[in-house]
Amino acid sequence: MKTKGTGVTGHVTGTSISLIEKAMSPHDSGSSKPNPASPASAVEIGLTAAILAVRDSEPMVLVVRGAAALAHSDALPFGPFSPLNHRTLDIGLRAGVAAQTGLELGYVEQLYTFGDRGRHAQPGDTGPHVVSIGYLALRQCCEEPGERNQWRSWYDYFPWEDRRDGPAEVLDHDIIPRLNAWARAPVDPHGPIRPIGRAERVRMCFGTDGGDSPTGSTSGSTCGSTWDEEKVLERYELMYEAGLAAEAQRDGRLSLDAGRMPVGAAMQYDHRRILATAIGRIRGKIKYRPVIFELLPDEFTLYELQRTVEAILGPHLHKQNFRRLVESGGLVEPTGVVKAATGGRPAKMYRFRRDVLLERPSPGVRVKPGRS
Amino acid sequence: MKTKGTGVTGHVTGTSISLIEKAMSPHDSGSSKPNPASPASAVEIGLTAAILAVRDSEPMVLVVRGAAALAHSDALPFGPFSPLNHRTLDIGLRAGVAAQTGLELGYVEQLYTFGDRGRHAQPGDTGPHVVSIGYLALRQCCEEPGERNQWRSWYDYFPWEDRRDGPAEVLDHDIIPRLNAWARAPVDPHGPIRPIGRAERVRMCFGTDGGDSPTGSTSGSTCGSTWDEEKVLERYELMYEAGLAAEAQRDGRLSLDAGRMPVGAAMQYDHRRILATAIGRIRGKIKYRPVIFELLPDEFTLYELQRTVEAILGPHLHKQNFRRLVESGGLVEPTGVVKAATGGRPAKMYRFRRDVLLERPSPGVRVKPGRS
DNA sequence: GCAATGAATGCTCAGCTTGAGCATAACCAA
DNA sequence: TTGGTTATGCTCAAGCTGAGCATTCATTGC
Repeated sequence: MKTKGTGVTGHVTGTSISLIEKAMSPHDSGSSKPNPASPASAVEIGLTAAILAVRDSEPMVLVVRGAAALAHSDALPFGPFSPLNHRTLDIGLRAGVAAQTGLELGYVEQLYTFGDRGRHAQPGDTGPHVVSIGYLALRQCCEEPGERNQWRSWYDYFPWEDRRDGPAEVLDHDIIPRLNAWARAPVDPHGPIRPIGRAERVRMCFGTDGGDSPTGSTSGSTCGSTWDEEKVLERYELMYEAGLAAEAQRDGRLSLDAGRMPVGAAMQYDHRRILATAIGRIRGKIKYRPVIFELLPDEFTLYELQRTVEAILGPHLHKQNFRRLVESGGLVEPTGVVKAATGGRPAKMYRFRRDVLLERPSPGVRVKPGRS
Repeated sequence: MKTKGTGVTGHVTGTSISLIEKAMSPHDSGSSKPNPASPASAVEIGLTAAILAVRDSEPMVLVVRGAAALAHSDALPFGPFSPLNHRTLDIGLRAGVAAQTGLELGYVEQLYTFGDRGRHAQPGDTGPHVVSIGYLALRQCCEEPGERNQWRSWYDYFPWEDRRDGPAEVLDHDIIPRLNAWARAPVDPHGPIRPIGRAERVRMCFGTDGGDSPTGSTSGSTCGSTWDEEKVLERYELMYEAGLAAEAQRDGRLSLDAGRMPVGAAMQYDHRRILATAIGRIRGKIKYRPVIFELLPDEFTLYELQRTVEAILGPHLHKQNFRRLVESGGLVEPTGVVKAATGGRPAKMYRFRRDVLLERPSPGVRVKPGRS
């Protein structure tokens, strides 16, 4: 009744409150700590960074290639948080990434803290419970990282998110049918309460208008016009639940779809979930904060700016209107230089007006989807 | 150079990378855990809920009144996260709140994870490092909570955020002058690198156009028209740093302003910081998600809806345009009932169309400030 | 009972923004 | 030189927004 369908957290009822109940009252003892004697048990905090960049209009993420015996999939740079060594989470993250990849991060933003039991697992896992804090980091260029690190396209991990040439084929041919089959399957009555039906969730996440469901009225079979490019995490979570993500099988989830091929490259731990969060976040944020310039070189043409935005958001933008918005928005200023060798008329170079960060609202690149 | 002024995390350089460097590489051993033998040391995770409601057009938060000897200030409901008892953070939070207050939460949303050393302190503190995860919860009504729990107005803790009758007096009379004095004071050269000047931060957070600074050109002394109601956390953090928040003195921060009276009621631990995050979040979110209805009774008049929005956002809205937006937005539907005793013509009652949550974009209450 | 009051609600209108298309400019390659 | 390609300028209609005027309808004071 008070449940809300959107958002990451759902509505869960009936949690058993056990012996720790008393310990949870913070004022019981004279101690000023919330719970010195609590059974908080072994908790480890993992800091994980989704480091994003755009190279040649391709959105990239820095990954640590799977090397160990158990690790055939990639990971994001990460490390445990050690409060003895680092005063803040932010500092700990930067130090961990620097140690692991040699990169000094610039723009960093916390994304979300994941603590689900089982989602951080590896096969045969036992050990302390890991709560992982995901971060988004942006870089202007992708210099080659050393050793086991590598830049890979986002869309290797989320092929269904790539809509630069229209909806990805894998969506219609593979994902949507399998999700619809999952939505029609009987729900485990012992599972958590799902206030919103599976079919509804599929429709909301993927913009299908009923799909091949028998109750579908307008028999449009393919993805409609209601794809929300920011719902990256919601879509991934749905695929995880439905067993289309390899991580679901690794985590020991039974799935009706267990025998079929997973979609997209998997990652270790909960890193694909964190990457999905990062992509969703940046897709939303460039619309209202000027973060896109963290991904661009210091000087760029308006079309390069547009291409970068499109690499992140997906659909193509109306060129003339895009430059009108950007220029009138006061985010950029011409440098006076022109860049030849664009294949046509030379383009004026622009730079980001850093001082807009000191202005009040500090807007983003207002973008509206167009056609061309 | 790559620094960004906005956002919570700043740009910190020169962090020393010590002996844990090697341990941070996750693929060293055959173990699948990130770091079984790491010096991750004692970390405890605290779950803290800012439970918000609106009663009689007054925005309220549920607090645990200070009772213990050391605790003269209020706290938010909170408890440690115990992974042995709770499968997810969300479940742990709900259980902790239920144990402490008796409330079953409905809408819950994770806010941010704070891990700064020292910010969670109480006087004479020693103990494990606490990383606290803040949550936002919304409730439709404020039934009286038992015992030590109490609903209090947000603005008891953040009087400067109350702009329902124009900018708060305490801003002009107290806060802005003291912040400007702090901005002019020499900066500790041993402190962290501040890529953006104090005066700029004051101006950006509080919308002053120079204030009483000697470099101010347009000598407008009071808060200008550029108050961003979502920057609640930024403003509080600035006041904390400047020593206007009592917590800063409790945490052992030296401050030029130490002798003066703090502004607003303090809270224990980092709870005022979490509450600031919650207020900023909901102020932003009602604009693009229909969360406002989590705070309203099932049936309401359009003016009650407007009053609730205004209680959260502050400035008054143009009545006619507000109802035009709400009605045309399709978020509500009339129930057919009219409510008399409004002091004038009876008002039609409306209810939230819950099925808009199943529609694609699920918009918020689009609001633009008006005058009346 | 009557009039003033205070809300609720309906309607209009000018100005701005947005979506989209046409037209032109400037360089490259054949 | 002729296309081809990209950059860039300009126009226009439709819709949205901010703001004000006007009307309806209970309550309250006389």
